[in-house]
Amino acid sequence: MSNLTLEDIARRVGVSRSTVSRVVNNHPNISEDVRTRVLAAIDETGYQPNAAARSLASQRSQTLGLALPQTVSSFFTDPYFPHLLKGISEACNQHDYALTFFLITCKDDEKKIFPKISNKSFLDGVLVQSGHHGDQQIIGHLVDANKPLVVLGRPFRVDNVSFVNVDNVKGAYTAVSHLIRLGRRRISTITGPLASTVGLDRKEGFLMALGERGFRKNDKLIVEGDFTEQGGYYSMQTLLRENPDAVFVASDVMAIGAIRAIQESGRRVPEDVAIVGFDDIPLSTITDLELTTIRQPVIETGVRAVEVLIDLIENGTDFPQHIILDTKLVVRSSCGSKS
Amino acid sequence: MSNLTLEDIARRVGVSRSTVSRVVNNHPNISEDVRTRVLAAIDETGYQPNAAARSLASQRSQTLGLALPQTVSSFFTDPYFPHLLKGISEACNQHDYALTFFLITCKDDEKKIFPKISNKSFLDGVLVQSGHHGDQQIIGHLVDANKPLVVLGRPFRVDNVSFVNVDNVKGAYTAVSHLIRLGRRRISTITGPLASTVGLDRKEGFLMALGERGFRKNDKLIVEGDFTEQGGYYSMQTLLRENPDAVFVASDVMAIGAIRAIQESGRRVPEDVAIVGFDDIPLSTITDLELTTIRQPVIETGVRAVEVLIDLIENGTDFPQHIILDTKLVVRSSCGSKS
DNA sequence: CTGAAAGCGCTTACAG
DNA sequence: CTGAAAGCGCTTACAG
Repeated sequence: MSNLTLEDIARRVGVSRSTVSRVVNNHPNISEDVRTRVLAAIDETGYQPNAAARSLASQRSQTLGLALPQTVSSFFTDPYFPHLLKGISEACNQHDYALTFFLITCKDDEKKIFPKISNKSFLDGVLVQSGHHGDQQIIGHLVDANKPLVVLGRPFRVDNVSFVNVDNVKGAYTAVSHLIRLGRRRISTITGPLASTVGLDRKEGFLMALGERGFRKNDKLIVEGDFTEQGGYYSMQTLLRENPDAVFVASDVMAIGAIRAIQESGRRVPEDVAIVGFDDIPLSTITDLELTTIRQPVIETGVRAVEVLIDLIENGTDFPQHIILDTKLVVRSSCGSKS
Repeated sequence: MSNLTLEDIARRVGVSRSTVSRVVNNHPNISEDVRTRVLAAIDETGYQPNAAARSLASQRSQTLGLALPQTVSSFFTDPYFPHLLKGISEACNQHDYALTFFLITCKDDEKKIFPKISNKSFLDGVLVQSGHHGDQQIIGHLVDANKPLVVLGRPFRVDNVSFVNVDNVKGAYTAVSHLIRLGRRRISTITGPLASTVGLDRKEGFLMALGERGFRKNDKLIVEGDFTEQGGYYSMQTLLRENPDAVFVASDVMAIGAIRAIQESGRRVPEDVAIVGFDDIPLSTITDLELTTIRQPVIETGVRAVEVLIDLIENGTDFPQHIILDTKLVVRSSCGSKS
């Protein structure tokens, strides 16, 4: 079906190819009569414009790239990614762009993917999930290629790059302030990977909240995690040696592991150890405990990133846009208070 | 960078456009001398072929589509999907195809996506994750459009459609046989969604193993799950009223929930209730319990699907190929025996 | 082994 | 509001 061309439709309706093209592309200034007849012919025949011809003539591919440098194992276990993908995919669909997906696993992948991704005619713009040092290369590459680009997350180097991020510092700050307000005094944290900006930013918020309230910094109450449940479990075991009365865990998935470690050690949540997570992604309820957490708008992050990117493409906005989305404290039972 | 055309390279080297094209496309019968000089020029200039022009002339887009009808909430919580995506993405990269991603969330999406997906010039072929009744429509659509198609999973109607699937019946059969061999007598199951072929097939394997050993079918020992941890938890609570001494859970994620329910009820795994899962995807270890499970080759499923699809596209193999991958019983501690 | 030329199916000034 | 025509940048028989 549909080896039809514009020409075929034109002949059928008795107008020129140009006119059919204008109808297809919703140009103004077409007589109602002609428009109707062309549309009818398209409908009857099932005509579909040839995408390649269109791109070639218009110099637009109407497709966006998404590059996921798979620097992290949490890609397979954290619901963050599917949610992000959903937001991106929906927004693309909404705006009539297609989405081309690149999972960058190894150096070999890069060699094949880099040229594709920066190819002028192939993608109108690209989204890069980032926040690791290792990702700087691909970002640099794209910037050099002068390709419209929006980073998901905060890149290490921010100059000249647009990004959409969540306010991680403030989110963590809010979480820890909540614990302080509830009277906790030995507040610990399981961070994200400290090679990533997410990890660093949430740690910074943690330190900021404590510092402001005159807590002395205690490195033994800070353990680096990796955004996996296992990681949360082991990190918590380490922390428990220091007898914390609270823990801010930089992701809900890790919080599940942390809770397991706490309970196995014979301590109770929240009585002995209060816990706040980060994400608020639908998770298993652990026993009858519900997790207090920082909600971040993951789907919206994806949607906004697509919108910014399309704006860059279509309106040529050339100064970098930095969008920081807000988070929200969601109080449940894992801190022992509903206030 | 790279608004260069073939013509530019040709002029630079002093050959014709055709010759440069042949070098770029690795055609045989090019003198070594010319090839070297052309390659050098390409290297120096950073020339990249225009993808749209290429597609238009060759009638090939070198891109595959992946459609995920998101009929299931498990998309967000089951590591199955990221693994599948990884396999697909790697294979595409390997074979120099790009991958375009479609998440079909609602009817509205379909209206926009269907035409794109069947557009002759846009995708050379498409992969559809399937197994739900609801997916028949998109498959039918693609078959009508005569588009090279490979289904991931077993579609409800198999005629004329190629697919790559895992031997779910046999996998489940093996799991349950293992439980029988260990002397369990009240063997229950939490199935997958019974609107899906995965769910149905694994249930069939369960029934087959029991039937063969002369067990009477007991509907109370069969509860439908939904592939989520929560679902596993609640389904198990229902099953526990029947006092099973074993349970075959149709996914590892649900098994986590089931174990939680069992332990909360004061029973022990494996002493009181033995449990076998399905997937063998890296999961949190639950306490010090390790899950006996059926390993299925998820990444390989993705890889094979891509390979079959590319074969359909490039070699025009037109009889449907049905590939069934084998599973493997992985014995750990959740059944109480290492034998 | 190489080149000239037609053709892929659109878009888009330009002219009217 | 509509059409004729140039042009987007490749591939690929065809001829030599």
